[in-house]
Amino acid sequence: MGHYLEDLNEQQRIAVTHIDGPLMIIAGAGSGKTKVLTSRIAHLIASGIKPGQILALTFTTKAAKEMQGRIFKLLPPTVSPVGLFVGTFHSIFCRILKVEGHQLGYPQNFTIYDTDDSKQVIKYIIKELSLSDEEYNPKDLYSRISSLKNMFIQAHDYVKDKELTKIDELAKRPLFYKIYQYYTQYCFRNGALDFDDLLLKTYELFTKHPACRERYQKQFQYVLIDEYQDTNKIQYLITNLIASISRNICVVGDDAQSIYGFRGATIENILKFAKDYPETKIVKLEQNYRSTGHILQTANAVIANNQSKIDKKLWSNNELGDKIKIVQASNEYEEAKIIADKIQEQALRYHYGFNEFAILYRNNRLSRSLEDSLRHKNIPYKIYGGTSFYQRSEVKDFLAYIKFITNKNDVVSLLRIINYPTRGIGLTSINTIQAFAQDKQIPLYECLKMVKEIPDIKPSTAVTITNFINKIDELATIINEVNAYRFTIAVEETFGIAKSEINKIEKNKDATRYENMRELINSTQEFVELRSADDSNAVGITNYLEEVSLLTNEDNDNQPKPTVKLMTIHASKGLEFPVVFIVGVEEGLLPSHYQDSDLEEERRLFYVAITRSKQKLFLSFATSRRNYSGNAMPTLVSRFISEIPEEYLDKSMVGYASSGNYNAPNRVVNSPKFPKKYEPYPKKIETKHTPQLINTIPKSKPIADHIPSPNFTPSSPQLITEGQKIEHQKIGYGTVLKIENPRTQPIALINFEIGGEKRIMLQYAKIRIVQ
DNA sequence: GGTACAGGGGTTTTT
DNA sequence: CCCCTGTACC
Repeated sequence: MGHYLEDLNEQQRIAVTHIDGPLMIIAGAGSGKTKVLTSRIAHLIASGIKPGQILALTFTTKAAKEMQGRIFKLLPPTVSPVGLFVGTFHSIFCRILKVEGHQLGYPQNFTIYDTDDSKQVIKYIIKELSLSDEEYNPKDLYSRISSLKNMFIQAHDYVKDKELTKIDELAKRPLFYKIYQYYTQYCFRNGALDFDDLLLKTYELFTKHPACRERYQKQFQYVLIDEYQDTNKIQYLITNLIASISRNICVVGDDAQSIYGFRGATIENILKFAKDYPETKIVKLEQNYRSTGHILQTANAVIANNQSKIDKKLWSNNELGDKIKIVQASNEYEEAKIIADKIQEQALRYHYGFNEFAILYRNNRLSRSLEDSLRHKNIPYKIYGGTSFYQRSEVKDFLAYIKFITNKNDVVSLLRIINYPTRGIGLTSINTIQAFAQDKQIPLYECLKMVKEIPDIKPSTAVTITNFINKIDELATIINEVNAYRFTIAVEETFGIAKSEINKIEKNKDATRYENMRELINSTQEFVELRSADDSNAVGITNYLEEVSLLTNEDNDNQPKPTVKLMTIHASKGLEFPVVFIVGVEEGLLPSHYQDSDLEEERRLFYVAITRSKQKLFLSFATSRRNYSGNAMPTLVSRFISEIPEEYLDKSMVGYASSGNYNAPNRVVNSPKFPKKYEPYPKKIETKHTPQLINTIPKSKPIADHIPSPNFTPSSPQLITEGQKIEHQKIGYGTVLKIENPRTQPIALINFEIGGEKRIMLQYAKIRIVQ
């Protein structure tokens, strides 16, 4: 025991060994924050505190998992961390509400609505109130409701507050109060909680039921909160409530890295912590172990321009290292090309692996040109972000079945599946039944059960609906009898959801919907296997749902291939890379000119981006960039660059472009007279046949009259990899561009010489590897 | 009920 | 420019 104290610096050791009383750790970028947090938990346990008395809260599942893993490693094998509460705010409070929610009138099997579901609810309400969705825009309404909830202003409080209602009157939505009320009722009646409710209702539970609150106050003697600068008001309220008796609350954060103000995080929480707890011990972790001197000094110089901050200065024993390279390009394609060239050069000259590079941008749109240039140079890359697996519509379609069977009050899921796959229950019938339900004040599901008694419903439709409901009810009886995988299989066998997608593949040549559904089924199997390995009995579909509803990230990060990583600056927080490129460092982009974005937050964003880098940092900008309408517009270099002292900068690549080394692929593009867009880089064409020949053949027409070569013997699907030349028995020659879903049901994206790109399911196709 | 095309709108993102 | 939504039509 105690080995975890050995490689800590003085400040880190103070933080780790502090046991009782409030503690605030101001942890600069790269100062060993997670190490301190996990070591402190290990230390608490080693000091005799029971794991079950410790509550550690994070924002992301990723952070929670990492913490769990690291704590486990720190503990001696004789000590078990079982019972330790490490998780996201949402998952921990979800668990509490599963047990205690009945006191607020929620069923034990409540459904969790994600952002899409919530917006759907709002859409229904707008329709019901016959409002126009121009003035009452669902997206805006959702974010308004969400931010109110995050400030702990519920519908009944909102109505009473003149200042708040005035805001919405001025925003030309005087009926907002009604929407908020209806929304609250709708969710409640559906037995559903949205993401914000998981926090809000936990707080309400604790304020309304003192006995319940006291139990948790007693249980959680030690509360730890990661990324405290990102907490919003409701999170602040709950954690303070839980810790108000023990006063053993430890928060870790860095005000300089607060970049989520736009979604309700308030930097105030960290700034006023010491006022809330006058006896707070404050520890500042200022030694940076990550970056070289120039990078660190640059970061310090930039952040010094912010007014509101906690005083601290990062320092390091690391060498000064390279200066920060400023790259100027004339447009985004040139910028992308320079970066791709630099990556290649750095990789060759300094033996960096491709996984040691990251390209960061403010805005997802900027990834496009980078993607093109990397592909052009055959540099492997992966773009992080975008819609995650569980948000895909087909996955949600499938999950809606499971959600509805679990909770039959969930109208959102019901309406999603009632005619999917199409079974002849059209909009007219649905509207009639809904009107009936509304009129008679009977839950929609009950109406479906008595559909025969509803006037204006055709007998044949009634039969279809009854069949549907019977199948649902039948499945509901086995929910707790079988594991998640068996249950999912049963749902698929009953309704043929994924199966219904197979027919569409032929038509659309797009198997992704089917694929993702298969993947979902596989994931339930994985879930069961994983949990069984942990000796857990929680392998049912409700357990699976709970996990999946709160897990929106695809953390399939175990990439076999080293890749350059492309992501937004927001997504890069908490990560580090040897070589970092920050692109689009221009006015309007970084800092963003969007509406009322906060300049100091933009600067913190730039600060976060800089401090991701360990050894080399490139800041690039283009003097002209295309806007949404495709027109090249002149740009200005970001003011943030001028905040960096000249002596840290290497400007040898400024004006580099105009020296003629980097010609844009097409210079005519600036002219608006050429509406037809150029291809950034010509697509590679395999030249076995002459291009002319290809051009004479209509592209869309499927070519099935290829005569296989005399030595045609199909290769095993496992042997087919990216980049190979292959011969398809029916389609002909082509190059494998990509293998999708290599683990489950591999599909190859093949660029055929005749017929172009096609997706081929390898397990069925007869394909011979040519080379 | 599914497709095809017009029109609109378009930061950052976790749960 | 690109993607998503809604509507008109088959």
